[in-house]
Amino acid sequence: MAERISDAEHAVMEVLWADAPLTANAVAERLTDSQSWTLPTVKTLLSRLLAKGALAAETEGRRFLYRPLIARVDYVSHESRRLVDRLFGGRLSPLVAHLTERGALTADDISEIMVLLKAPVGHSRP
Amino acid sequence: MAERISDAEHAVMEVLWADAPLTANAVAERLTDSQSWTLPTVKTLLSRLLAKGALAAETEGRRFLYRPLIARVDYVSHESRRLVDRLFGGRLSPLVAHLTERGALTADDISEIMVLLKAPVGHSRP
DNA sequence: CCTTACTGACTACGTTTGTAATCGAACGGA
DNA sequence: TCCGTTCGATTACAAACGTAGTCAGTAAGG
Repeated sequence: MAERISDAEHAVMEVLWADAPLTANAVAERLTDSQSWTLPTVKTLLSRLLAKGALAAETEGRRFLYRPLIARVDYVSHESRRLVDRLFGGRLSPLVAHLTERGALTADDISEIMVLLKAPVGHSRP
Repeated sequence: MAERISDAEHAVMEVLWADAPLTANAVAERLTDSQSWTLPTVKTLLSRLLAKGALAAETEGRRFLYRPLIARVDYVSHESRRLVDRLFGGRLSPLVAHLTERGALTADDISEIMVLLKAPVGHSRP
């Protein structure tokens, strides 16, 4: 399995998940909106992600085109599970219970989730 | 606001959330089940948590009795929000959607959550 | 060709984290 | 009273992280 992706690295991954492949410069450009990193910083993060096997780089001329090697959905799954395991004993319902108690859910959230849960998770209907 | 609590520190907090106040030794004992830390390690973590203001220590004779200063529910809220913000744009429903898609929910989870969501919440949305 | 601008690589450095040894003070038993 | 045990405090140190500067190669333009 992949090594842990740090917060800063995650920001870089998000850019590449949104649009890949990209050069280091392109990544840095899209990051300056959210972060205030210099180009060298972004390049370091890209190198580390490359070393971790989270990215692949295909050389285009003199520069690199970076692209994610791990899917966002996998990363998200992994992180979600990590949190749920760590804080809620692996069960999702305590999370939802917690959020409802805390009033962190809007009415829209609730209806959306209800719809999702009614969707065919298990099939085989009579 | 509290400084960030690391993973190792979190394990210590869990012990104290389960049962407080405790001496350093008592904490270490309960941790050896899950972690394989030596006493000095646990003491370091306790000190750091103390420095971060996450714990209070009331001196009992020659030793300390540690107790949490931050509530577990607050920590959990904070961490949950952090994850949901970071990975799901602040919305919970995508998390649920994600988990259902991934088949990460048992039937029991689903019915429990349905019950929870039917409880009166009622909020306005942006 | 020769210079320049751009690119990845390498280096740097302070902080946080994980993990632990050691030290000095104090308490308790002999 | 003296010593060993027991605490917390101090110190240590490597790895990871956040952030960034410098270097060397090379493609492109003149």
